[in-house]
Amino acid sequence: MITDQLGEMVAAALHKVAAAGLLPADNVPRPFFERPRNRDHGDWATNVALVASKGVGKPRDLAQAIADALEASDLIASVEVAGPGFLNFRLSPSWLHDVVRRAASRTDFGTSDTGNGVRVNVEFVSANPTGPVNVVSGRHAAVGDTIAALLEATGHEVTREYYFNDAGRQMLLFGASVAARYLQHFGIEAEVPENGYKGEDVRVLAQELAEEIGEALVDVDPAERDRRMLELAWPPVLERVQRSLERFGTTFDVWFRESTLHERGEVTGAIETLREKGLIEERDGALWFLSSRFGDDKDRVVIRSNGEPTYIAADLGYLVDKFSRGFDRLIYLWGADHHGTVPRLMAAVEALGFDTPAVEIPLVQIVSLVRGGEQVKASKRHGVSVPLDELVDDVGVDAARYTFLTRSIDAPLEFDIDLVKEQAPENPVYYVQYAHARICSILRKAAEEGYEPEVEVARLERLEHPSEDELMRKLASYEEAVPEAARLRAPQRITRYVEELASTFSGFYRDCKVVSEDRELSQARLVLCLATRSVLAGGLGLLGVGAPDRM
RNA sequence: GCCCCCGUAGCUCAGGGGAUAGAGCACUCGCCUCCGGAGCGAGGUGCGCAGGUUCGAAUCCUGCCGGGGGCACCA
Repeated sequence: MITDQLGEMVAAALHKVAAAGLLPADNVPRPFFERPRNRDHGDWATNVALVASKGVGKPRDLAQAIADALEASDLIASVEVAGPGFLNFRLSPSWLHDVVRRAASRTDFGTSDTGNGVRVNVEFVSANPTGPVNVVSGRHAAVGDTIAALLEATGHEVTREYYFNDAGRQMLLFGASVAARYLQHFGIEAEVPENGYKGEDVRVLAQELAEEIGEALVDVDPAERDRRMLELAWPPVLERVQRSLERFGTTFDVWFRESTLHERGEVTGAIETLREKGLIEERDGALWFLSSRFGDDKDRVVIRSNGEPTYIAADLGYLVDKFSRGFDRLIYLWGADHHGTVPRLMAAVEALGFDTPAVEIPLVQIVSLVRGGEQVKASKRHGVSVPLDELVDDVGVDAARYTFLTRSIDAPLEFDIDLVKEQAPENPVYYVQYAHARICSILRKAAEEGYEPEVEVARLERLEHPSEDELMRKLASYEEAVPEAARLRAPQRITRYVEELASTFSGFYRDCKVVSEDRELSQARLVLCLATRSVLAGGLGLLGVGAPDRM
């Protein structure tokens, strides 16, 4: 990448300056480059002189010394000291031509190997199979999937994982709810438990199961019936979850059942490990994990007095399991409503002897749906919840995914269904897709007129119009946008980027006729189109949004 | 009470130490003999408040105000 080259050159100059005694040798910062907002400030700028001169001398003088110490290069057209002490670099056009050729000819433009093959487990959605996937899970699916894609694009080896409970107390409650509806189906009096699942989908499910197994479970002992009902009930629900997510364009490498942790003894093993470290205590008949020693506000029960493990117990086993599978880094994408449990998981990481920075828990804020100007709050656990399938029926997969990815995960997302659907032509997702389709159309037309873009031989120096220059620069910035988005786990940066690129392309399209009598110029512009199409498709690909050839 | 997130344009939100703070929507006014008008151009008000750190703060720190969420032997 260009910033690496510039960085090396400036670093060399810095060391020369330090050797000359103008800068303490033990205080040579690493140069960092950014693209100035204002084009008068060159192509790239660094504040390294401002940083290095802290308490040492005048920044502008140091900047000038660095500029003087720079080795001559074909890459750099000019360097100037500006403002309080910035170094502004103007590059020769060839770097942009190189960018365009690479973007036009390679599908991996924008990707890098900075991840060094680090193995990352990204766990997201992870909703229990008690009902249809809702829109909140939809946001998680889109975000988690894109974070995973960004990590892959930056050279990480990624596993997408979905964790769910298939036993345990909460699920038993689900089994009991289905069982109650099942009995009701046969006209037997029964009531769904107080905190149970009272939704219509549970009734339908119970009915389906009743038709399948008949009255086989009617005369069974109630506790046994609930248990066996659960075993029958969750697999079809999970299948529906899988279908919904697949339709939404999100696939997982691993579907992890909590019960496997108990079967393999990983839960008891983890508790044993903690006990050996003196971090487990028995109180009131329950086993407590002394998590408060690791920053949690209080200790946590891992085994209840009735012998049942708590959720955190499973978390302990799951941590051990994930690390034993060889992951270097674990990302848990959780809903913001789980933030209270973050300290206890991090306590577990530390207590079990794992590397704390290797575990990361980004929190995704809530989704509120607006329909007909009315706000419907969708919470994973309480209140109304709109099925993801319904939303997708309404607005389509591309618009739904794209909209989920326009916001920072820290911001609550207001999803206005009417806006995303009814104003489709003005929706940014279509704007971006339209730009892609339009390029395809131009390339088709060019082919009809006998033009075949030749990336290697095209005379890109013919691209002199300001709009062409803008477009090339925007393409170049994709190489920073992807690593930044990956580093910050910030999908919305890619959404923003593709919108800006589409808009910049529109400017080029307006000002520059691509297919003209001037064959040489046409060739160059076609290569620019190819490059733009490739980057648009690549960016949309990271988002899991389609890049259609026609609309 | 304690913890987390947020407060930027009329609305929904980007930007999260750098030079003149942006986008979409909404509103107004212009543009279609021209490769796709699902488009393009023009028009404008804004970083909640008060301190602090810094050469430089929308950005970092502290306090306050406002909004949302969380504080179980639930998940």
